[in-house]
Amino acid sequence: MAAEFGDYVRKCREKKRAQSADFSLRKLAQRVGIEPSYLSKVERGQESPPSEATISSLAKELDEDPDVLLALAGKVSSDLQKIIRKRPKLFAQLIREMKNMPNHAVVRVVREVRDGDW
Amino acid sequence: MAAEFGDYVRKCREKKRAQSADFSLRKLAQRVGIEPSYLSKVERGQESPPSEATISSLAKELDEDPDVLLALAGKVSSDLQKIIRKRPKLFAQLIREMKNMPNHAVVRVVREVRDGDW
DNA sequence: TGTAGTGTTTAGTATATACTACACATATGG
DNA sequence: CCATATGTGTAGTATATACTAAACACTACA
Repeated sequence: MAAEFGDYVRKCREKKRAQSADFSLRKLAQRVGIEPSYLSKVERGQESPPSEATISSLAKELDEDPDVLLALAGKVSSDLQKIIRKRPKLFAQLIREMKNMPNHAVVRVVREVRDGDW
Repeated sequence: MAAEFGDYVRKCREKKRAQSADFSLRKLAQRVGIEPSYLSKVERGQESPPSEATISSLAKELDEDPDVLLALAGKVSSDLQKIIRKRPKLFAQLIREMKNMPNHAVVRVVREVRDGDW
């Protein structure tokens, strides 16, 4: 249980809380649709991260990138998985080949894909 | 339970079996490390697909692409997930942008990534 | 005719996932 | 002082995952 997810969520929440009282553990939990005790344990890494749906809801409330939160939770968004599963060979090859590429190179590929007339 | 996974595995096994008697359900199950009854049910789609480890072992024995088998099982290889999770924003963007690209375009990107001097 | 091998049926299990429900302790403001 | 809100501790739950174990029925062949 890396607890990294919990730490991050707690930090985000406390940042939000500095500006709005709507971000107490209890209130956030309610909006997300889980019990406060559960959120408490999750934030302290005492429980493993919640489901994808709950993480997405959490991300939305906290104005965070769902993919990042999911990553911290050791997951990959199911919609991405679905895309990959439609062309497993191609995507597997592509992703594995990009594994060790430096960040700026990946950015360049992303841009090319976005702008190119594929 | 799409059963597509099971159907495919059974076909692969029967193809192999036409050439070698080592591909009876029982023998394959033994090499893979599961009970024959379980493999039987999986092949007929009566049970949901097995774990990633078991699928990989199955793929190896059947000379099939693990990524393809995993895809049929509704999964994405954990090593790919790990790569994505290291740079969730970049990969998420890239994959989503490639979602609707025609096959040949994806192939081209893969080639460029492989050959380019990124 | 029996025994070896085939796939299948039925019943059950251990572990993980994703939580809930309720009670408790502390602090804070009116 | 007490009502309210805060976070936390303890115990328990439903469902899914990933299987095992043992027995059954059929076929082949020696």
